[in-house]
Amino acid sequence: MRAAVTPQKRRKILPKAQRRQQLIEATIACIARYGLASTTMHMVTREAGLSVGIANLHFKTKENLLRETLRYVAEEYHKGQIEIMRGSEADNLSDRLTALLNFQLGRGVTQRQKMSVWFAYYGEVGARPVYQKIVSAWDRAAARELEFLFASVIREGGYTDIDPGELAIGYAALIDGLHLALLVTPRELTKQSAKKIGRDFLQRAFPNHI
Amino acid sequence: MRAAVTPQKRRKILPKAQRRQQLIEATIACIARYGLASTTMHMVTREAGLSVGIANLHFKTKENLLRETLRYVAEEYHKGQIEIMRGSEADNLSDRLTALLNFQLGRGVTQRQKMSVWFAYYGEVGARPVYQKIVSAWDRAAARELEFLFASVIREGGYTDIDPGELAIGYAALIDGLHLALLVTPRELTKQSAKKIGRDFLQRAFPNHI
DNA sequence: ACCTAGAATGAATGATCATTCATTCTCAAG
DNA sequence: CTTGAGAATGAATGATCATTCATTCTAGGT
Repeated sequence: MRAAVTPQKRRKILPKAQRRQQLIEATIACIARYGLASTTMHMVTREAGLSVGIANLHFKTKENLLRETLRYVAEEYHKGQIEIMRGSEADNLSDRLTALLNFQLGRGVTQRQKMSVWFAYYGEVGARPVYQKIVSAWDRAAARELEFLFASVIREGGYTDIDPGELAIGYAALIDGLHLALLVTPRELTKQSAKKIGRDFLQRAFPNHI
Repeated sequence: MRAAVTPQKRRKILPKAQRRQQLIEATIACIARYGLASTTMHMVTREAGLSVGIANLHFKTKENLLRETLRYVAEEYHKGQIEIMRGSEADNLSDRLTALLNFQLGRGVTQRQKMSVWFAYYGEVGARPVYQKIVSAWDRAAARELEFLFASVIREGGYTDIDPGELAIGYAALIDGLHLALLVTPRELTKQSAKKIGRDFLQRAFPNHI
C-alpha cells in the first residue's frame, strides 16, 4: 500500500495584485463569519487556500491587511452610491432617487456578509483613528454628492424650508440605521419593508417626486 | 534607607453585586478606550483597581463579563427610553416626543464612551448569536413602546396614511444612524444638528404635534 | 480579643496568535 | 532546455492572554 495520496495542490504563482485581492476577499469572509475580533491570519490564509506566510508577504502585518480590507469595502460601497447619484444625463431626478434607494437596500449591499463587515469596523472606529479616517473620508464624499442631488431635487420641486445638507445627513443616517436593523433584528424587518420606509422618508420630503 | 514605601493599598472586601458592577463599569471604560477586540482582563481589572483573578472570581469567564456588560448597557439605554415613552399621565404627546428626542440625542446617551461601546457590540452581532439575542430582545421591547406612542399621536392628530409600526422602525433607524454619524464623523455633525434632524423627521410625519 | 468563612491576590500555566525566514518551487527570459 | 529572480511555503519563535489556585487578608460573629 502506498502512502496516502495527498492531492498535492500544485503551487501557483500569481501577480501581486491578484493575491492581494484574494486575501482581502478571504478576510471579508472571515470577518463576516467569525467577527473582527476572532479573525486570525491562519483563518484568512486557509480561507484563501494559501499558506500562513503569504499574508505577511503581501501585507507585511495583520493591521495592514485589515486596513486595506476596510478601504476596499468602503470604496466599493461608496463608489457604487456616488455613481448612481451622478447618474447619466438621461435619468431624471426621481429615477435617480429610486435607483439610489434600490442600491442601498438592494441585494448586493444588504448581504449579511457585507453588513457584518461594515459594522465590525464601525465598532472599532472609536478605538482606532485610522479606521475613522478611512470611513469618514468616503462618507464625506458621498455626503457631498447626496447633498448636491437633494439640492437639485429641491430646486426642481420648488420645495421650501428644506436644507439639503441636513436632509442628506438624515437620509444617510436612516439608511445606516436600516442596515443595522437588518443585521441585528432581521426577523423584525424585511428588505421590502426597509425599502418602503426609505421611500416614505423621501416622499414626505419630496412629495412631488416620489 | 528603607525599602521603597509602596503606598500599600489596603485590600477591601465588598458585596458581590458591588464588585460585579465595578467590573462592568471598568469594562465599559476599556472597550470605549481600546475597543472590544483589544480589551484584556488585565486592562479591565487594572481599570477597576483590583487584581487579575477577581474578574474570573465574579464572572467565571471573559465571555461572561462581556455578555453581562452588554446586558447592562442595553438595559440602561432602553429602560430610559421606555420610561420616557410611557411618560406620566400629565405629559401630553408632543412633550413626550420632544423628551424622547432629547434623551436619545442628549448628553447622557451621546457620550463618545457610550456610543463606542454600543457599536463595538453591534459589530460582533453578526458573529455572536448571544449578543444578537440580548440586543434584539431589548430592541423589540422599545420598538413596541414606540409604535404604541406613535399610534396614539396618529389617533390624536388624525393623520392618515401613516403606519405606526413602519414609522417607528424608521425613526429608530434614524436615531441609530445619527449616533453612528456622531461617532464616525463628529466633525460633520453636532448634537444640535442631530436633534434638529430628528425633530424635522417627526415634524414631517406629525406636523400638528411638533 | 480571637476565629474562620470566604473575598481578594498575583505568580504561574498553558493556549493561541502574529510574525519570521530557511527552504522549496515556479515560470519567464535567454 | 536551463536558470535565477522572486513567489510561496510552513515549522519554529516569541509575545500576549485568559484562566487557575495556593496563599493572604478581611471582617462579622462569638
